[in-house]
Amino acid sequence: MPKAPQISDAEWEVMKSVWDHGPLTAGEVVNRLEAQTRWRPRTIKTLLARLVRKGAVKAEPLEGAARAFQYRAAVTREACARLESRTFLSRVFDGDVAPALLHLLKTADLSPAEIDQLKRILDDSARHGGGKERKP
Amino acid sequence: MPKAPQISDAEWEVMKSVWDHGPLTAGEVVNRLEAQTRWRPRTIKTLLARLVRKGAVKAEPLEGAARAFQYRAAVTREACARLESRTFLSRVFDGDVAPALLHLLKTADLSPAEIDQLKRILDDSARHGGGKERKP
DNA sequence: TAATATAGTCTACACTTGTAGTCAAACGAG
DNA sequence: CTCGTTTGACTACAAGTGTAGACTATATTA
Repeated sequence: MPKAPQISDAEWEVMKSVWDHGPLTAGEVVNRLEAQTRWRPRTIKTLLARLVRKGAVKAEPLEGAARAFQYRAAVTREACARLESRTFLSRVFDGDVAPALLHLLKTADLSPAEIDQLKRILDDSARHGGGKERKP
Repeated sequence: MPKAPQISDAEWEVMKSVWDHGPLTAGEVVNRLEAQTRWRPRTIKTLLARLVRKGAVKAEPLEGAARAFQYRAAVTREACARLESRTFLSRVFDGDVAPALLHLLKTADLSPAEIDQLKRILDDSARHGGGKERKP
């Protein structure tokens, strides 16, 4: 998978459809998004086209039909999330994860189950040797 | 303090100067940012002016000088961080904090001290009754 | 006082983003 | 085979951003 490009807010909605529901035709993307947003079909097509231009989704010709394509994610959701996270962190917290986590934790309304889950992850990353002082 | 407006990437840099170093004159803002960025003074003035227009900083006349202002943050860093966090969360994680924290935790390289700190906060929020099931 | 450096206001311009219209080729209905 | 529909391509346009030049009023300095 190539590197994740910058994906805008509206484009993220389109990407979520494509990530969550496999390769889709333009019509299917339109149907899904018309249901959850107020966008006109043209709008959705434009977003799709921009994502293709950016290399975030790939358009592959459908066999049978000559004029129709199928759209498939060309970057993973994880890669995009990482990029967004980095942007967010460096913009707001100068790239320091810890203060960001503190902020999110303080303002988040977590259920006990979620708190437990996070604690397990923390224990885990503590056991695997919290990274900061690994070799440079 | 009024509600935080949308603040762009470049504007955040300006805001950080203003937040961290009290009220500053335009010249002082320019000096600080010229040091850490490659921006020409005009660019910095434009950003400052936009922030004033958005209500993120206030320009108060300096006594003595008639034509000079002092710039002071009109919104707290916390409010802006909250807004950015919400935007980030809803864009990437559909607003769910827990998966976002998981993602950040997994990709973050935390020191044991930071892990400890986070665990204390988790314990704390567990004790205060993790919010999710408080009264509707 | 005249020249200059500064601060603030206006204007500019290309690129992205949100939101869509138009057009032409091709497919499906009748 | 002709007509409407669907798909994709090109075009549009206002708001926001990054980046800055020009002009103006003022303050400072020689």
